[in-house]
Amino acid sequence: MKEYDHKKIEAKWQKEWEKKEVFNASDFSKKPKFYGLIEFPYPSGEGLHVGHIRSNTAMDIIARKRRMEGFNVLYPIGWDAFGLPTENYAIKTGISPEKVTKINTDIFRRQLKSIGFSFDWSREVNTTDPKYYKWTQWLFLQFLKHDLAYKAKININWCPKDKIGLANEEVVGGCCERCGTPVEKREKEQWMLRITKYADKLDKDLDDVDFLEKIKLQQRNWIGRSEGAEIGFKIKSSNSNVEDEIKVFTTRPDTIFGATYVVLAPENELVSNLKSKISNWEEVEKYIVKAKAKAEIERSADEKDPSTGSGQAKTGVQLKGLIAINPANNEEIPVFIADYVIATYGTGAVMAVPAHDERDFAFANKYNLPVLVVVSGGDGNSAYVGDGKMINSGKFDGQDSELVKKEITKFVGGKWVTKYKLRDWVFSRQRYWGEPIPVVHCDKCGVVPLSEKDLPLKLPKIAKYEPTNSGESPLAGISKWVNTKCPKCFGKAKRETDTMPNWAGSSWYFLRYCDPKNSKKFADIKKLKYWMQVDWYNGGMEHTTLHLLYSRFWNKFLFDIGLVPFSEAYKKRTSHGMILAKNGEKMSKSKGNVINPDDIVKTYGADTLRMYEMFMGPFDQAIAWGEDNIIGVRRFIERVWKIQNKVVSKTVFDTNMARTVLTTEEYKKFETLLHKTVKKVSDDIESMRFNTAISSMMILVNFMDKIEQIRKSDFEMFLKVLSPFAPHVTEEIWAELGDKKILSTEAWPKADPNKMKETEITIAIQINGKVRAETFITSDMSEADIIEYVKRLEDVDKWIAGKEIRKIIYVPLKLVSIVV
RNA sequence: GCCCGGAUGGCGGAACUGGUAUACGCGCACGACUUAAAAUCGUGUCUCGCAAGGGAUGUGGGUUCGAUUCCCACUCUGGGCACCA
Repeated sequence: MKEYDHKKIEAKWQKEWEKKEVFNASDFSKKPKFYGLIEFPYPSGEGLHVGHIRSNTAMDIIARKRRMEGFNVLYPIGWDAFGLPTENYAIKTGISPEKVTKINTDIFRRQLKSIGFSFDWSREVNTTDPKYYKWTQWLFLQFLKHDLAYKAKININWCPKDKIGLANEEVVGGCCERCGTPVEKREKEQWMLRITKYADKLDKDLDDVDFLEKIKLQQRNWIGRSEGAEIGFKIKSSNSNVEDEIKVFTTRPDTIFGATYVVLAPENELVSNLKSKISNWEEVEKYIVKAKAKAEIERSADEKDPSTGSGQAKTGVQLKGLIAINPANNEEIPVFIADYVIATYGTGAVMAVPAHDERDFAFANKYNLPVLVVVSGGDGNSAYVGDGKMINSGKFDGQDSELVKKEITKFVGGKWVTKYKLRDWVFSRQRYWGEPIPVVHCDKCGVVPLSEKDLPLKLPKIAKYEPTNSGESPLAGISKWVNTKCPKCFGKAKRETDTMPNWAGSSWYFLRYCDPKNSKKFADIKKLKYWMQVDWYNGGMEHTTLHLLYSRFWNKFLFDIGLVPFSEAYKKRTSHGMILAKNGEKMSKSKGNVINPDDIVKTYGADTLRMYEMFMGPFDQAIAWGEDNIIGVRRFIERVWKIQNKVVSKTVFDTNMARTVLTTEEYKKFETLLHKTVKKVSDDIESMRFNTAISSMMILVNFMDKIEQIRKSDFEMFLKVLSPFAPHVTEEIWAELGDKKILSTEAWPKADPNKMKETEITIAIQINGKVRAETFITSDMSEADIIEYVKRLEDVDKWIAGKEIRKIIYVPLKLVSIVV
């Protein structure tokens, strides 16, 4: 018998598939199309991660199944290659990011090919290729044209020692990741994309897509749509009669009679506007400076209150000299600033109702502010946030709190409004390794976009990749590149030196895959019409609120201006669990716990690695890497390899083979199991339960192991369902059995329901909820027959003899439960 | 602090709508083959008990003829976070 030589077999079929272009998608084919997508990898210096293999194999199995089901499948791959690690590596080593990217993508490509993924390599894209980013720049100009891109002053993280802006990721515990210096906030003008304009659509259209519920929930929470009231609180001050007003936003206007103070965010403009009327300005200013210095994450992460050991330690300062008027009851109440109120949400000010809001309650306790209950139902010891009958609320007393919200808003002269948590997207970076933003600044004409014929605006070659001391990108130092002519008036102008974030290229790559080589357009609309939407997109949960939302936003915008055919980019979205290192930590180069898949491919083979990663646990759950179980999958594949020697053609097949008692009846049992397995594998792939699909195939193989002969057609049926998991070895056996055509293009088998029926079924018998016996029944017995039969069984009789039967429950084909 | 998951043998895990808990795999033990070992194959493997039977799905309650599954409270653990008023 031929040895199972995975190295030879895998290399052979990878070459064969490539030569025959088995996996190339064909535009406009008459077959139904299927577009399966995985998040394209960032080609890091660490090489392919075992986590990539897990998620890519999952979609590969689906893509391969769809192909066998007769679909024209697009399963593309590319490189999301702009980004910080490559740039930081360039700063450290002086090697150009371009070169580093080339080296890394070469490694990734080789590794991915060695696993046997059925990617259409002819459509490979790379976000750092000028032919690609020409269109990223062009798309940015469309945003600019439609007033969805604008400049605004934004606080950024600033390292005063390195004199550069830092990404959130580079801030560790409030300090610069590299030098440990405490990070400051600095105002900088940034390009913004107006994603908030799409907040409503991005939220509502989730109703119509097939995303996992937890993904929808997370996006909804992120967008944070909420309806509430905007209400003005008049301000009185001791040294002025001019009327100012604090606008607050609240979802609980029904509690307004219980508002005993008002709180502004420290950054709220009104605070400085009212400076002249605030008697303790020095104290207030100190607090503002302190609050601004705190990282947002620190402001949001609560510390335990040392006095109570629980709850929230809130800080704030009263704005002395100011008095607000509660419009519901005309009570005079104090005004505070506190950093638990944030400037960017709502109106940057809240009315505080300590009796019915936990944060207000904690704050009121700390500063000894009155707590006035206006909705009954609480116990008085904590904030009651539920609904109930209203009290202490004037003419609203006795009404249901949840029903009067709009009416009470009207009563105090407020407006009913919708607010979103979502903020506009900061779209510029002061970095080198990103798409240059294609505009110039002209003294006469202002911001002038480049024209399409000037795209791509290529990154110039430079010697040093560090940002400049002024916080500008290194591009600012290339005067030859910066100084240019205004495309409008041809006068002197300067180029924008900011680049785009790494999210830019990934916001539309799924569109480029439909038409990756087009030099006239970002993608041809006819091809987009054929391939879009993405039928199934699998990715990590960590991309739910940024990449996934951003790309939905881009697609919606492009739909609105008529450039893409669907408003939603993705029909279906699922997510995978992360693979962690043995100890449960994340794998990373710095921890030295990264697993190199090359070694496993060499020792066990790609088929074993693929199957092992699918078998190790539930696909949607995180799992710690361990190699103890790999051997089990390898043994399984070797067993399948050996079984090919028992395969005989139909005419020679003998159901009465002496050694194995494969009588007609026994064969029927096998046939039933085979068809059940085919059904289970088919179903499990659709619900991404790859681990149980594999275990059911193992059960079938264990059965086949014990039989002397296998009918060829039966074995082939099994090979087909195994092939998406272990494509190389199945392809080889398929050829060994004398089949000329490639297995990957064969038709997916259908399980025959008639052959899955079992004639004899084991049922359990419970007495008072405990299993006491089991017995066989045949499928033609009626319920009454079964119950009578069961009652007469010896094992049952000893439990029920002489007792009164109170109840008998029959669960079809499962059990009989007798209560005595 | 908030939100979303998870907790089942020695280990990874299975049990799909409440219906025989521990499938499948690893490991381990014993046996066969072998001069021997590896590989392979076979048998066994939650726990207490001689048995009848009892106890086990993180902990404590509840609903039910019946709960890994549903409800309440809690512990531990993974992930996310923008105190969202």
